[in-house]
Amino acid sequence: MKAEDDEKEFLESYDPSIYDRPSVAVDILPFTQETGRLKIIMVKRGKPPFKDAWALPGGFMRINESADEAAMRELEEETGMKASRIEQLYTFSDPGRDPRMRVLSVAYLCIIAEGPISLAAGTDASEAEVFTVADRNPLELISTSGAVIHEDNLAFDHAEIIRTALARMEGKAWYTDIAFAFLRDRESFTYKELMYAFEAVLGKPQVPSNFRRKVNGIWRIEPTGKYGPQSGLRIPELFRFAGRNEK
Amino acid sequence: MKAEDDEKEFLESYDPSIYDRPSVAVDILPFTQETGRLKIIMVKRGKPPFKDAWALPGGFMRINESADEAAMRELEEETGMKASRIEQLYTFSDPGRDPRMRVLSVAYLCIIAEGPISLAAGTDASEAEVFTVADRNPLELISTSGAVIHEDNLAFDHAEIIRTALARMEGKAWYTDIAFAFLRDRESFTYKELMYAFEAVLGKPQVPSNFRRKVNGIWRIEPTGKYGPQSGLRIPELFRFAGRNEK
DNA sequence: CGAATAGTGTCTCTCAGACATTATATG
DNA sequence: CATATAATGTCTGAGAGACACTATTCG
Repeated sequence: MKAEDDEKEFLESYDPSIYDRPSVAVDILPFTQETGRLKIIMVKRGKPPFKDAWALPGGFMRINESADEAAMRELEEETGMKASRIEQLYTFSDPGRDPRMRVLSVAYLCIIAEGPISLAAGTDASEAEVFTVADRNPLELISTSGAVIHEDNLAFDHAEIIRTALARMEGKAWYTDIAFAFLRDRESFTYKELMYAFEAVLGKPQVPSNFRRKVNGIWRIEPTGKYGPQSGLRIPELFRFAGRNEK
Repeated sequence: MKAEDDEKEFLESYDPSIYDRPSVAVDILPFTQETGRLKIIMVKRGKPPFKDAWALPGGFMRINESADEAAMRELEEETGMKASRIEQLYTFSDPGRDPRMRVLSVAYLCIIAEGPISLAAGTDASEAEVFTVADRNPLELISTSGAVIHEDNLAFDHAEIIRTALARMEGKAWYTDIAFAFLRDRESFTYKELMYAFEAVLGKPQVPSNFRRKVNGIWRIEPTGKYGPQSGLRIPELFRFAGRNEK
């Protein structure tokens, strides 16, 4: 990143053995959503350390790809899903966070659009599972079978990473279009579906009228002229995301 | 960070040559402040690429230190200054951002408390200089000698990194105590000095009465009972930072 | 018409921004 | 008492939260 004198310093202070550079990995936080409830996909560890504990998907960065590319690749390799949006979260670099070796890890927040979740078979994904985020502080996850996972039972420092991600998402909910990434289709959605997406991000229920007013104050939500499937009785209007309001 | 299968994958996809792991560096953004004007310390490059251009200080991470520790060490080595606060900003990983080699760089926002700036001699610091942030978009820096540096003339992608840092600082101004890190002394300051710190962070002038009201609504600013040096005629009261208001 | 979901309107309180006023020190 | 800085007070408009009301569809 900088001067040659850094390179000089580098050559002086490093032994040219491979073990003198940290490995670089990416940790993936794959979030999705269903009727306002936030979900996260995790994988079960097959070997020590933390054997049988649930962990974030992830893997090592390759030499010719960026961290963003590594995150997208690992997400698909380990879960079979594609993200509608990824965002770098934080880099964890504490020596000793992995007891086996020196690993520096770049964490990525990934959002998977609502839809059928089919964790690909035949790969590591056979170990993957979707959890509902039931509580945020302390963290509490619930598996599809109903089992409750407390944050103390997650591998490594992954509970802390997840809490960091949740805080970041909440903070960005109204200032970025992050919640829209949870929508099945940005070109066609009802206000109720949009409200579900925001509720998943914010972690608390919204009041429909106030929600509508606030969203309309920030973003352009254009009517498509079409009408959605009646989940109840009155048929809801379908809208399209059209960017931020000019202020 | 994760499963042994990742390690297996690591062993499969990596050639055990040292060049197959990226080097890991830290980039430092050392900010300070004077009468509401934000300043940044940069170093002049002595060799290509970008010879003679101004760049952020930084250097390679050592194998037994965290990125935070590397940031603090490099700041002191290259500028002779100590930060009152550091905060990880973003990790830049694009292959090819450094034309010489594969370098992954973790950028750190560092805040140096207001006070005498003595860039240490005898080290790389002889090349360091303080710039005033005159404009933020596009970025424009002014050296002590009055020379104007446009963002296009900075080395590497450092202009983008600085703009990212400025946006982050502004965003955190009211939600964290980041502005207080610019104070010479958290235990004794006037409201005017505090306002200068916030003006440096926010990049625009504040109205004293409104500023006081807003600050008091968020933080506990306790009177010390002492009175500061009269910069003008009436003698200002001195205050102490006492944390966030319980809400 | 009753019930269930979709969508609109209204009231109040808080707070940011603009600006006016009072207080304290000095020559 | 004129002046310069420090500190407080007042007015207004925008927006968030709570909640009541209207609209559409079905049996």
